[in-house]
Amino acid sequence: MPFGEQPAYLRVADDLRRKILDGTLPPHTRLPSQARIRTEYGVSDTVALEARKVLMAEGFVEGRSGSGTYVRERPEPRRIIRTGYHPAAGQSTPFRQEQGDEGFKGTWESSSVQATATPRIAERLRIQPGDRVMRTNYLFRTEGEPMMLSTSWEPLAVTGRTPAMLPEEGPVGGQGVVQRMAALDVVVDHVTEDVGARPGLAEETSLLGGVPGHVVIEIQRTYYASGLPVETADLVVPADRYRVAYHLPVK
Amino acid sequence: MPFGEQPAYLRVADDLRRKILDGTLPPHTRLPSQARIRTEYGVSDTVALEARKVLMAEGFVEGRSGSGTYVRERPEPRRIIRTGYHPAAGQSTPFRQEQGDEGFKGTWESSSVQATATPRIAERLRIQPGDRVMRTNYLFRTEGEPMMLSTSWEPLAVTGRTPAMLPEEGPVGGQGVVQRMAALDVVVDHVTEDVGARPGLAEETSLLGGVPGHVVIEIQRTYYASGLPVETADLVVPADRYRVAYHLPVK
DNA sequence: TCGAATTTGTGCGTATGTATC
DNA sequence: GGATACATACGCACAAATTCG
Repeated sequence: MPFGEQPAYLRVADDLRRKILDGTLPPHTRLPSQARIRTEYGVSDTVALEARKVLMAEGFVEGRSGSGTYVRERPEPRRIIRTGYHPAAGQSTPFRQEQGDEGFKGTWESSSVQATATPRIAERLRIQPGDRVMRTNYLFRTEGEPMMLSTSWEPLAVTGRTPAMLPEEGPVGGQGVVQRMAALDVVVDHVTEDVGARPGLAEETSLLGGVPGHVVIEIQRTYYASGLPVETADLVVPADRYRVAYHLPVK
Repeated sequence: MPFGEQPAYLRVADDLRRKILDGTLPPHTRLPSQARIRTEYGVSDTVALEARKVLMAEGFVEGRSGSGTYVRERPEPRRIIRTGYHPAAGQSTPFRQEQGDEGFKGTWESSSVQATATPRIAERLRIQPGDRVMRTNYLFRTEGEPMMLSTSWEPLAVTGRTPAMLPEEGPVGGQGVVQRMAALDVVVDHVTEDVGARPGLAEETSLLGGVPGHVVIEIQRTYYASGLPVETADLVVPADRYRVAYHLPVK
């Protein structure tokens, strides 16, 4: 490779990526086969293979052994609005409110069990490892489609022996926590959301309708009342279908 | 490859991965060279190469040309705090403020060019496609390590023919959007951050010290003044090393 | 049902360029 | 400069899966 040029396999990958992005190669169409890439671009078999591997790693295409390499569908991600800040009603704002709190419409399934806090959960809830907690698993759907997995933990020291002990009673997902806590005279006043991303585990992607390795967004959310954690949760959403929107005041 | 066996390169990768995970090969140590792998495992050069590539794609090791392949440190992901909400000083809070706005310490490189707004950027800035904008590319580093890529767009209608036209030059260079706009009597009052995740492109991951396919977090950030966008940016951070923390008031 | 052609995925041997020590 | 190591590149072979006549 002469100085200053990029490797041949990246040059080929760039050209194929461009054709995918500009619509020359729309979703579900077949990429040129490795043999055709070799002749069309005048490169070796190895270069054609490496170029396909780059596009596969980037998620643009998937290979089907014996059949071909196909352009993957890339749906426009929907927004999940995760913010406590709302401008006053009636005020003109640039934010499309019609999308609403999509995360909290639709249906869900849940199941709760009592458990003891793991060290990680204990740290997030500022309790001792081994303390009793209520653990609840959720699967949220919008329009029937799986959208978000959630596991939440609440210290039984807060909700135990109260009508709010079981989270699935009443509305769910953030507002649910706030309102259930309010019924206990616990005023939830702020929340932290810690956003990360990683390849999805097989269990997660199968529940969310994907394949292992698809990227997921993971949010560690903790609600606080007067500086004390009252609930923490791990939210997992498929990154190819959703984005997470925050709307914040400055200063 | 006989039935029921896995490919040779995966067998080699599994063994090396095990040695990394059980501490036989601690961080910063060098993997056996490709030539040594070939002889130690009795495989071909290609198999040794593919095995190294698997571990690189998984983020366990990184290759340094001419030197060796080294076990990467896999630290707990650091937090990038992305919030305008700060509790009053002196008040007891559960948030570790010592981590500060890590994203904006360290060093960076940038380059600005004038360009015309693409339809997507025009929509984000609420201007017309083709309108003039100032586009600036950044590469942020912390402690010398690449940490975040950023591309920002500002309408020239806002900053044109003012000392703040070039984000990194003039009396307010490098001080951030809010301060630079304040110098123009433009009061930035809120911001939206739209968080997504996807496999990184080859270009991005090479700049960030990874390989194509490594998961990146992408934040589309837009600053508003009186309801009008004054700057929008795409931030790209490697998801295996960073998380993004939001701290929000409830209600 | 069979078989031929195509395609991906895996594997091998070799060569060359370039970075590092 | 020399030795070592990674990165790229070429050409080939074969197995498994798929497609299609």
